Amino acid sequence: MDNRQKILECALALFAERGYDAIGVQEIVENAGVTKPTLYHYFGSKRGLLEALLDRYYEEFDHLLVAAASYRGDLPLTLRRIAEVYFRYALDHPTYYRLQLSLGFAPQQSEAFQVVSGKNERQFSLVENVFAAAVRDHGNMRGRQRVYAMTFIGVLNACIVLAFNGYVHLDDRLLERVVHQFEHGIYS
Amino acid sequence: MDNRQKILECALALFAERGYDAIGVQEIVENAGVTKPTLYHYFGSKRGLLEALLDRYYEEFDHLLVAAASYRGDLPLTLRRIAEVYFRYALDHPTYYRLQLSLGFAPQQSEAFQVVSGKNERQFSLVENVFAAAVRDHGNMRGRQRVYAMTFIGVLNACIVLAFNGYVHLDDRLLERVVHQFEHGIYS
DNA sequence: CATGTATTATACCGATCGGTATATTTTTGT
DNA sequence: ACAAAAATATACCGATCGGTATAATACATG
Repeated sequence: MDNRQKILECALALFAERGYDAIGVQEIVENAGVTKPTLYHYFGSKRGLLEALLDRYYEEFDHLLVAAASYRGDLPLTLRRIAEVYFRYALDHPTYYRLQLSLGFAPQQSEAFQVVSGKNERQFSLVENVFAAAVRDHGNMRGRQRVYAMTFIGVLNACIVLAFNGYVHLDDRLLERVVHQFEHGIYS
Repeated sequence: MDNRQKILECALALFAERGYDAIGVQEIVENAGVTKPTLYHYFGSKRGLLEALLDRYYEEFDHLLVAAASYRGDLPLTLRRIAEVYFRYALDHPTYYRLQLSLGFAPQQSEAFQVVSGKNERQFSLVENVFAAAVRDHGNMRGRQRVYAMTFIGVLNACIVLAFNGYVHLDDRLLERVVHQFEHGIYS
């Protein structure tokens, strides 16, 4: 693997484990077995490194989410597909997903949040558009797309956090259960 | 107001705005109009300052949550009361709640997360116990307390984040709607 | 082989990091 | 009033921060 990749991987692991602000550039290059000028040659700055890191992983996630979030009249199916994307990505790239989660809730004026906020907004609007489209077929949902989208993502992330802490498994059973719960509530 | 309080208030504002790791002790004392030895006299360390900060605000939140989370056979009522506590606290202490939110999703090995993790777990178990107790009256909920508790908190925090970004108001209407949604799903 | 470009290392920059030794002021208890 | 204790300031510590000037190396292309 080339040095650029090594730096990205080490930075991902360290940022996800201890946080962007707590990790120094020196520690990244030591772990990657290179020196600082190499890092600055490829990424220009610590912020540029974070941007490259997020771009690389988010692109794939976004593609999957776009494909899953195409509403064609079957909301339960669409929600299941979206949940699949989230669960699958958290399973396949747990370190990255941990980082994305922590950055998504980082303070708004922090450098790390500013780097990730655009991606969060895009993610949110993709899900929101599903509910906005579904309103046409479910009249009594009108005007609630934002809350639906945000709470749906919140429910999925709640499951993912539980899974990261070893309390549940992100399998099909949980997915069906939690999407059903979101659609029909907790009593059935 | 005494210097101890001034330091706590300035630290809260700065930590919530830009993050614990991104704020230096120097910036805190400058904002508070004191010097570093004063801060270290009262709090011993930067970490001690964060602990004192979280203790002070979480204690009140915990009291409210304990009172709200006493399940006595009426789950809809209990959930509404819990949601009221979250919404009220986010409204009354928005800066603190922003900080608590960001720390709750911070990387697990970060200093800030370690300081707050115990409070998060306690918060979670208070809500989990409600669902555990409700299982006796709602047989078909068995074995799902953890997911119910985590997703319920996730839904509430999703609303609070939406409110912080100006998309919704944390009023009684939203509270009723979102608790109803959690209980009965999105179609009714 | 020659030459330009991309890559990497050594050694350093000023600034800031969390924290403190020492001394002085302010407050408190008697 | 006076002594002890609490509170605060000045000035500093070594370490680390993000970043870079310079030079050497590797590499691709003619």
